[in-house]
Amino acid sequence: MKRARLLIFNAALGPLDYSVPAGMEVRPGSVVIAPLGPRQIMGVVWDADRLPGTSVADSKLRPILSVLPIPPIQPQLMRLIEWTADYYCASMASVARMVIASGGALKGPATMTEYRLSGGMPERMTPQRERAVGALEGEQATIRELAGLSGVSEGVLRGLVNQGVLEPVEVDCDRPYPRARADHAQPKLSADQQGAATRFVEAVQAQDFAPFLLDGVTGSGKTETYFEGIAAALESDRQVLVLLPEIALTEAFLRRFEDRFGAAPVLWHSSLKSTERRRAWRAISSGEAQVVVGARSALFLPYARLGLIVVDEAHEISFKQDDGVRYNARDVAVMRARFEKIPVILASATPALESLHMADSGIYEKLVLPSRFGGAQMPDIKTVNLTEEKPASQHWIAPPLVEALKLRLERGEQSLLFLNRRGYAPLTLCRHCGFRFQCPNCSAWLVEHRLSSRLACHHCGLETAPPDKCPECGESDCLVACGPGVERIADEVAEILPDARIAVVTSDTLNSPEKAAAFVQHAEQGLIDVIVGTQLVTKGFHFPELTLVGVIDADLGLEGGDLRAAERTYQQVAQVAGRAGRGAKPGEVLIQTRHPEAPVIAALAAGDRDAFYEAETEARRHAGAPPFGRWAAIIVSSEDDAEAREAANRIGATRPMLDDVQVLGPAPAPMALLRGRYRYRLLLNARRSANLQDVIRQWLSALSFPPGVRVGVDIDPYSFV
DNA sequence: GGCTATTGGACG
DNA sequence: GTCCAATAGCCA
Repeated sequence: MKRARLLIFNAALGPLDYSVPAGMEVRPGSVVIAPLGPRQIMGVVWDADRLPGTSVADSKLRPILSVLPIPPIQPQLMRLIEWTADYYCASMASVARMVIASGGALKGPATMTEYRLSGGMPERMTPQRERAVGALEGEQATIRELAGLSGVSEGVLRGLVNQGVLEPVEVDCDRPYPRARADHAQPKLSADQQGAATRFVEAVQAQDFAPFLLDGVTGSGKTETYFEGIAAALESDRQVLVLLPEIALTEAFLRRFEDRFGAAPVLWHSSLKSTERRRAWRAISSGEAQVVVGARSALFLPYARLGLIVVDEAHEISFKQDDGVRYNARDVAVMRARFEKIPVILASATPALESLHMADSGIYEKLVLPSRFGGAQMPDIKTVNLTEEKPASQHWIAPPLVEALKLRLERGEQSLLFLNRRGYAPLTLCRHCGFRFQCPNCSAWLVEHRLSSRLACHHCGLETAPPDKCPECGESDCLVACGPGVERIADEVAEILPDARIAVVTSDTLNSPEKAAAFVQHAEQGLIDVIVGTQLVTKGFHFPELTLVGVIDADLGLEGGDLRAAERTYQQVAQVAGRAGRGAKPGEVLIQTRHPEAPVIAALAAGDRDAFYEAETEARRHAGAPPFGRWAAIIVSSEDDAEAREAANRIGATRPMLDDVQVLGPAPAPMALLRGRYRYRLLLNARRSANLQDVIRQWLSALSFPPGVRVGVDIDPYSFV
């Protein structure tokens, strides 16, 4: 009898053995359906020696029911699943799920029915129908998706279908994507760019593992450079994956890509509709999708012939996934390239210290673009000392920045103000009794959003209408906004420059590709004078008329004791500064700070990147932080505070006594309450000699916890929330 | 004794 | 994860 060991897509179920019915073709990587008790489950056939499980007698085996009609998972991807689960102390099941997360790509018909407005009106209009018709202008999707988009029930929409208001459209689920062509447009590259591009082309043609760090200042044209690597992959019919940190701002990228290759790439991100997801997944797994641009989840997809991975803005912390499997897409990308035996390019103007260290150790090949493309100069950077140049009371823009803004408006140039705080004010309190609006589910204040007139929690998504009376003392007209958010800065700009056209750019205002595109277009056409934005504006944008960047509060990121606070501040400010003076006109950057002498700020003002990296390297070496040592966190959470604390204490009490692993805590996590769960945290600091993952696995496997208590492991944590 | 809530093992 | 049977807890 033929046996097959299955990895079940469910962490609670260990590997299970099945028999393979006569005539059924399976091999490692085949995705199959198998019976489990009265149910059916999905699993992947795995090499039994790589997936230890208890063997049972032949007589107990039940037969596999069917093999799904998709290509088997390739061995190199199976190795990546094993490595990721092992490295991040996660279950192989949860990693494997990311490979197959496909929105019904695995089965089902080749065509489906979508609906769109026909232009007609129903005989009888109801409020629900009116709402649906209003919301679905220009949309085409399945009934279920339209119901989600419009906020009415599927029943209402079916009624509209019967009335002919919505008309059916038969769609081929797997219709092919337009083809990108390597020779669509000829690139114009500088000598530096050409040198790096040649290395990428050679590496792609060599079809072997080759990690690159593309280290180029903002505006140096990194994208055009790695496009030549993409072109080489297209010519040899190999697929390319481009990982971007923020899928909300792919607009500019897509346009540049289309200009160079004559067709849009395939997009992959979490908010794809299920039909788009299915189409993309099938194209990726069949090899038809040539270039995939995606957020970190695109990394685990089953590419048929991957030939190159690019991680753009590789320093971005959003590559670190912080729920589910806590992996860093930048690091997993390098491992995937290794298993696939292909090149990987990490591109950044402000590389993570870890990446620079790998390059300096000779493990990554470093390619440097030292100057801006087309002769543009790096901007002139100055600090504004807020302890001397004080803004007016309840204002946050200091006089020098006010003057600079006025000058830009007079000249018809654009300005950008950066503050990494969404909303109007981060805290609202009652002047009468001191009451502060706090989220009931999280250890966080509710942030006032005036544009949407809401009080919102940025951690759990709770939103309430702002009351006019204090909920504590009942006094009216006593609620005051404390501190600035971007909306408040925008109000202040409107006060200073009444005629300026101002755009607030945050994830709240740019929450769809259409809005992102509209913003880019308006900015490029000169319809915006001042952009006020969060970290969303620090990357990717290229506005030639933008000559002034103001950083409202450079000290913000340095508070809170985060291990990477200095590096993150450096990166954010350097990136946003890089938006200035990208065209013919020189740029100016004003950094508002109360600590102009702080090493990070001083290095930024002096434009001395090396000084910052050297100081930070020494600090890390001293602290045993990456890349010289390693960190990990164990996070215990429960809806019941006492239960979570008890579990954390039990973990703490059984801590291993080792020379090369130091355990700190347990202590309440910085966000002690998050989405209704109480959280405690232990921090581990290990020397490189320690096998940190093995230590953690052995430690935790000896303990058991009550249901409702979750114990998560975060290897190489970024967010110390 | 009979009912419900909780726990633990099987599921291949 | 989900089901089911054994067990514990509770009342009459």
